[in-house]
Amino acid sequence: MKSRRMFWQIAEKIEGLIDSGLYPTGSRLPPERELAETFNVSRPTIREAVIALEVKQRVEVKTSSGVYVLDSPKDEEQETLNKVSAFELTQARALVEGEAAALAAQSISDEELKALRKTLVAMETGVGAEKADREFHLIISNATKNNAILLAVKKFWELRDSLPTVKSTYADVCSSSNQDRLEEHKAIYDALKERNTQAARAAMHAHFNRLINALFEMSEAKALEEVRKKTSQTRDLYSLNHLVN
Amino acid sequence: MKSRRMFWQIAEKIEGLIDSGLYPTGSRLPPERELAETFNVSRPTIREAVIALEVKQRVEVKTSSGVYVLDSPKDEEQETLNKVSAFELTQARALVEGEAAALAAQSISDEELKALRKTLVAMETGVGAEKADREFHLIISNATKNNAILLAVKKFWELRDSLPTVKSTYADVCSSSNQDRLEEHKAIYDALKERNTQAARAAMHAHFNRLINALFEMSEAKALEEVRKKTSQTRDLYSLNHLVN
DNA sequence: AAACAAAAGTTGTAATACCAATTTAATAGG
DNA sequence: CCTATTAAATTGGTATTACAACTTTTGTTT
Repeated sequence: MKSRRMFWQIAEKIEGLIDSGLYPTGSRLPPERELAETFNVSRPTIREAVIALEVKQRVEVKTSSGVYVLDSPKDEEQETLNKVSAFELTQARALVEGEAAALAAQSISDEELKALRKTLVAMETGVGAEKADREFHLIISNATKNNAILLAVKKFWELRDSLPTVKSTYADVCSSSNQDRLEEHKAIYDALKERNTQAARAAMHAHFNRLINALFEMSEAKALEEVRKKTSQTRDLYSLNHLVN
Repeated sequence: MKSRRMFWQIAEKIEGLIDSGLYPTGSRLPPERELAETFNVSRPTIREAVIALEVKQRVEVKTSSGVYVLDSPKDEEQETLNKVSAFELTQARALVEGEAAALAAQSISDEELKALRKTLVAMETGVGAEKADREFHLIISNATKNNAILLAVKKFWELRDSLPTVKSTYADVCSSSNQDRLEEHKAIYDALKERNTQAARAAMHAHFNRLINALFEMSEAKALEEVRKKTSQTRDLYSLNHLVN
């Protein structure tokens, strides 16, 4: 079970202690020799762990003085990032990818349509459904021939993977409705094949609209009575009704 | 003059050798003992340097085998990022911010409307017009109450600032049509004030449509006859006509 | 009380040894 | 001659020890 090297494990432990508040920002870590004894490793190993944390900008080493904890590198983007809920992400994807589908309907190539078809088959057979899902959406974004849009969609997918709460929520919803997802993908594919701008946008919106509603149902099922009230308020906020008109 | 610690200097040197092409991607670095002799330092120092490079994802250490050079740190995002043209960025902003405006029309608060108004005044007086422009768009994105959308819009703005070609192009276009921009912002503001979803989206689209056409004119003015032909082809690709229907 | 000096503490670097895993070379067998 | 097994060499992983350089603390002296 000793896969990673010692210094990685030690670095992780120390980082954990920092995050736990034991060593707050600005404070000094115990001497290397002391840490070595604490973790039952040699001093070089401790040094390596400290260097790893130093490269990661978690600590600062002052020669002959000690190792000091730096500010957490919470940049502004990370700040905004953590406030994204599953609802928000889904709504944003609906808007952006809806327009992406509309654009792609005009510029998609036969090769890209073929690639899309392959993802449908893959999803039907069941193996690697998640990967096929991802590919499906990225192919469409790429078919817009607009790298800025592609970048945004990729960013959203990163968000989905990086936020634990969002990821688990999506996993629950998706696993319970694989069939729906497949049919919706087919609808989008058909619209793109016919180069129908309006239909492609609508199909993509429908896809995400179902997802949003599934998210609501899930949160409602888990929520108490009072919480349910609050949810119905936010439902208005994140609904896509204003788009279909 | 030995300010930085030894292992930093060594890590820098090794990284330099990698960048110079001496150790291409996938190749193996010389053994630690050999490197130690080459740089006239001890093996632990070499190890520390290697660990620094490992944390920076420049190399990968395989136990009992050697340290191997990884792909250049050009992450996928950076790759996509550099391919974004001014046209693409503007089109993407039109789509995303158009929908953002539509959303914001439903959820914008009086305080946010007030803040928007302030940016209009600032832009009218001329001082800090660029900053006011940025604020205007961010306030609207924030008014969607959707942090994912806000993140995307911020990302686009970063793109605008980080890509030199895009930045200069925008600067040229904006400076030559400050009055147009102001009037379009006013139109967007009015639509938001009336909570008119359709009008807000349309006004935002009009704003960016003018910008795209200005970009075309500029590139046409600079281009030769043959290039002009090519441009008229891409004009179809990036036009927003499919949105207004 | 202030200035200086000594001492203790801490990190920096080196040298060395041994271990474990991998790679390479040699060897035996077919 | 080729293949498979085995042995040796190579290589990184960790530990131990030692000393140097620098910082901080302590204590003494003026």
